[in-house]
Amino acid sequence: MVVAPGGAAAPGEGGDQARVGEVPPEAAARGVVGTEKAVRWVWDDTGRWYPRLLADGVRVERCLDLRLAHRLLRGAAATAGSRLATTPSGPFDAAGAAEPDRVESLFDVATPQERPDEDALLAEIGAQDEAVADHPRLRLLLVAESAGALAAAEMRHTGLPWDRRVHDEVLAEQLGPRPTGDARPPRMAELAEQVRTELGAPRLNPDSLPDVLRELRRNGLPVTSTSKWELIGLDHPAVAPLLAYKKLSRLHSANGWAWLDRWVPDGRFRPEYVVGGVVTGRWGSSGGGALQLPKSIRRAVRADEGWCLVVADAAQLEPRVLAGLSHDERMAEAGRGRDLYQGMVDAGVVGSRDHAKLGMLGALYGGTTGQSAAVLPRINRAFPLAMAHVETAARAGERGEVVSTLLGRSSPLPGAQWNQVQADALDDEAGASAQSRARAQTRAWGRFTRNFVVQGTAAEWALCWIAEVRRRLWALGEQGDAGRAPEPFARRPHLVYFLHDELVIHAPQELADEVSAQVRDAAAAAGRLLFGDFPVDFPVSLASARSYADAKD
DNA sequence: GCAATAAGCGCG
DNA sequence: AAAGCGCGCTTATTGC
Repeated sequence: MVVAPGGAAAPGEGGDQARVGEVPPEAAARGVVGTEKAVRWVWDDTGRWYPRLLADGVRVERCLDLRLAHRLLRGAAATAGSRLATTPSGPFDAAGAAEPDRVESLFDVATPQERPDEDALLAEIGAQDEAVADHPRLRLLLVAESAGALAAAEMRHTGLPWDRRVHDEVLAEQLGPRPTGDARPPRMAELAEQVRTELGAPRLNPDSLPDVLRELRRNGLPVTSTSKWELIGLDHPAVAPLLAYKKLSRLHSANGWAWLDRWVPDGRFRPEYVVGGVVTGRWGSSGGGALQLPKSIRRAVRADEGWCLVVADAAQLEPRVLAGLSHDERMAEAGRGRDLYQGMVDAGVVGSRDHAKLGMLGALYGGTTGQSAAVLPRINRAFPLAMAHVETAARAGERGEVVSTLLGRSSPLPGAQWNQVQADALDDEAGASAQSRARAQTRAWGRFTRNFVVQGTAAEWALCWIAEVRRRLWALGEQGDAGRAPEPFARRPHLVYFLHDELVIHAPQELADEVSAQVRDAAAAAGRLLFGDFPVDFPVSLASARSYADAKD
């Protein structure tokens, strides 16, 4: 029995009684944690406790995050009738600790987060246990999500190794030298001037969308917005510099010098991952745009001296997940031991890899137009089970019903406004516009639920993958005393980045091959965990290099 | 003068 | 050529 500081004791695998108590971090650091394999720490919020433990050099092997679990179970169709889901909202419905160490200011309007006391913790454990008693897959989801929370905290703790000098080089190459103050970087200033000249608008601010649109139209260009796709292909000398300006402007504002100073002060980028932050169960992020790092600056992600980055990408994850979900053996076969899209070409489903990809995305997203829709009938014929699966989800959504992922995360119900629009369309007085609005909205929700089951189950696969990788990496480093406080990861390979279907591991150079093998095996293990004996492959593309960009391409 | 919103674009 | 899903972030503009 081990207790979390201010949290609850773990109900051991053997079903011991849970107990609550306090363990000062120093005691934990002396070896309470991580040495007893069977221990699962149970606490209200990983983001609240784990950063402090990590700071004290303590690595936690397993946990149950009651807040994450609570939210999942409250929303899951399978546990809708449980005591947990039907009682009024309590402390576990509060938002997580966004900034665990933040000092609450006197002027905070929001009420301070309500902390569950010991009785509440025990009651919550009991209620959750009761809710999932007959739902082993939900139980798996809870521990997978909790493992994800541990990984997220650890990645923030160690940070993504970032070379400020390389980042500055990339910026200087594209934007010119860093300007002083608020001035536009040289290259942007030149392009702005070109745009003004070509449009005959000497005072135009290219950052003002309405002004740019007005000047484009004044020059006879038939555009309705200033978006890239409307501009591409227009025959006018202002278009090229304008597009170039927008590109640089994006880089400068989103990942320029200001970003670098703010988010990478010390050679490590430490984003906050928001586990389960997306409705589908994907992770979100907060601060620094961690999940939108443009490819052009990934050169700056560089391993320490003597270390490398192992970059792993789950190939065609979502189609493979759909094959597993729907038990579509022909689809699984197309992806066995090869690129799934190429497999579709080989099987004669489509004529080219591009068509395969386009059509598959249309199937997953509910595309109804263009080339994507044109390919759909062929996919429908080749993989009827897969298509039926997403179609069923879409129809359920159109009826306003809930759909669920493989492990049991459920989609939200459409909001009050959705119902209102539907009701309005049924009114005797309803006009054609009200009806078409309702129809469009119906289809939109169907596209959402269609994608939900696939994206959500893919997120579950990824959680299992990351949990398994995390476990194996730790085991890899077990020789010697490398894992002792004060810095558990200083001499071990460790996760540093996660992007939906992609992992980056910072590893000692000599372990690169071993790490790669473990990551690959972990993907296979995740597949078995979700889909059992159903023969669907989850191949991983792997590369190691000093820089993220080099490993990717 | 400040907060909310929209447009646009980066990622999967 | 984007479209069809899910996000976060910045800037300018709109609304109060």
